[in-house]
Amino acid sequence: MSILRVALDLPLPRLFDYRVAADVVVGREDIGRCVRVPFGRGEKTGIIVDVVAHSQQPVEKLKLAGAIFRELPPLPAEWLALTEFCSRYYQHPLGEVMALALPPYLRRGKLPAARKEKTATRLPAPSAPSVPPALPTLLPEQAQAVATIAAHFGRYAAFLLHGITGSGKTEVYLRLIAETLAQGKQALMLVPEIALTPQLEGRVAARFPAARIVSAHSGLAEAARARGFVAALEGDIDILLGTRLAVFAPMPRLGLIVVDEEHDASFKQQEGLRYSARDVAVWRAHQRQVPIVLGSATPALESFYHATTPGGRYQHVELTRRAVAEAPPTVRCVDTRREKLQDGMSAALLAAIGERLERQEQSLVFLNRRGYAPVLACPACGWVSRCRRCAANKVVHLADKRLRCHHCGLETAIDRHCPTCGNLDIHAFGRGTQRLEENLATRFPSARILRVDRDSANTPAKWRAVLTAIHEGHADILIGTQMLAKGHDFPRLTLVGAVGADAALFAADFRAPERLFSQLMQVGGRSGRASLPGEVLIQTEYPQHPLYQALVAHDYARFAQSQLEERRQAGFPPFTFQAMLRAEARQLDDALEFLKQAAALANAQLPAGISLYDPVPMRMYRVMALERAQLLVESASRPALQGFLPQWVEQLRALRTSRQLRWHLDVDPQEF
DNA sequence: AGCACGCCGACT
DNA sequence: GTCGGCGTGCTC
Repeated sequence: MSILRVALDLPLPRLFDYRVAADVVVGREDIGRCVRVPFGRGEKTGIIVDVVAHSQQPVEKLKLAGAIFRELPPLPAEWLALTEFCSRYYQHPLGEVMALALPPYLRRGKLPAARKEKTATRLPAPSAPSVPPALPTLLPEQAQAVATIAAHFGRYAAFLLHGITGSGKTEVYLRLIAETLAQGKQALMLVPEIALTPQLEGRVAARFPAARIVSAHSGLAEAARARGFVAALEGDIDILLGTRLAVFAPMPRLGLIVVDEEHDASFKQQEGLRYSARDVAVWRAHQRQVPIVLGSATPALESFYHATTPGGRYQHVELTRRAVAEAPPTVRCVDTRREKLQDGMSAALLAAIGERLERQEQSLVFLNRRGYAPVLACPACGWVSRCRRCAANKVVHLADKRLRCHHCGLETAIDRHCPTCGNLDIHAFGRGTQRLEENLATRFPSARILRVDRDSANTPAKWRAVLTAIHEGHADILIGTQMLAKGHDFPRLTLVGAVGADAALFAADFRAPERLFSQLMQVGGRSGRASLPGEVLIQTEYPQHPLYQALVAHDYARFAQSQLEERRQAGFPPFTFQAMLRAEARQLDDALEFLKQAAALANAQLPAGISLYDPVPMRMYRVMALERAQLLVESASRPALQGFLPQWVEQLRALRTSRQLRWHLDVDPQEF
């Protein structure tokens, strides 16, 4: 008799066994197929992960499985192994991992409509004679990088392609993809979760006109996502280009994985299954014995460490020359210690903007958002516009004259007078993007100012309009945050002024400097052309800080080494491995109490080499009226940590906690 | 997570 | 006298 072991989309860390009707034939070829099963009083769709002769459960307790979906090839064994790895590594129920990895259509056992069309297939462009596009000439370094990586085709090898801005990393990827396709293999390319995907897609499509290219990102309609997945499953695509979720797409002929901008925070999912698509991609490359290329101008410190340590996990491939004509921007610090700032801006920055206006060039004022939101405050009694649901202040939005909490979205009218003391003279403090815009408008009345933030570019259409406006020179001064930092070329932009950067130097999160460096490097890369050299001005009270000194010298390695030394001394990653247990409840004390119990359980039989910190409230200790606390677990040995977590999580699940209390484990947390 | 069962307050 | 609150327990 055959018994199906089925993974179901439930927050339970176990599988469910089902009997098969006597007249139904099932076999191991059904492993990886979806199956309809009765569950509770209803039905669910699950995935068959095994077909066995015996169950732990008494057979009479088993229910009868329903229809097996045989319209599609089963999910391959390596896909099951990949999701099983994620389930194990991130301590997350397998059924939930699989549900996340499948497009919603297939998860519900539905086939996408019109899959015969195969949207993946490009029509052969029949009237136009196929002229192979002229390939750009590779610099010797690029050619060397391609040769080094290509020499490892057909087996596992991990490369950090560390190339300065403009060094032509994408061209290296494209050459490697071309070789992959020439061998009849498939390429998987992961990109950050930003509006850039269409641009890259266009470039890839132009280079490989005959290839079947599918893109996979969250903006895609469900049916399209499902069709892409099905095409991948059937081996019907050559190149898959996608955001972090694409790491789970089945690729039967996988030959190469590329992770572009591998340092980007969006590769780590911050809810549910808290996986790092970059790390999962490395595991997958090893599983499939294919090379993986992690590319960045400012690698994650972990990656840099693995690539520069003798005998490390990655090979370091460097591109130190610019493939493009323009020179890198000049970076200077503006020392603001002795200066009285004018609306948060130094005389030097204002003068530099004035010069650009005269020359009809563009300037960008880059704000490090943290600490720069305009908060409504009363100077008489010290009242501020706090959110009643979150540990945050509501922010003044002048556009619609509202106060808004950026964490929970709570909105109120702008108070006319102080609710505490009645003072009428209350106003916005803090130089938010909107305040800055007003101030610049007063100072430069003829300048066309364009503010780019979540409000002004919150839809793809708005975002496109913003980019077009910048490109066509309809703006003289841009004000924006990281949104503007990534990958867009603005031909008339010659000045970037960074305001408020210092906040990151002393942030509670030890990764804040790393992110600041990468952001400033990226935003600086937006400025300058061959004929119009770019300039970056950083306003700071710490001009001698190693981070800024390294930026001035365009020296990532120097910055990385100094940061790594700090982390070595502090015992932070990559020298240790971490897992964060977080809890949330209506009362902070309940969350802390749970974490104390968790710590006690761990301490009762703590394996050697594992250490626990004290439970503490999170920095944002209240969000949406829920109070949150966290407990950090650390070890110098990843296997030791991985060995400890399963039994601990099992004990935690067994704790009879109130339903009001929610908790999760975040393995390799990125934010503190 | 759903969805049951199960024991205490204001209403047709 | 019932309808219904959400606290605990189970799901092959």
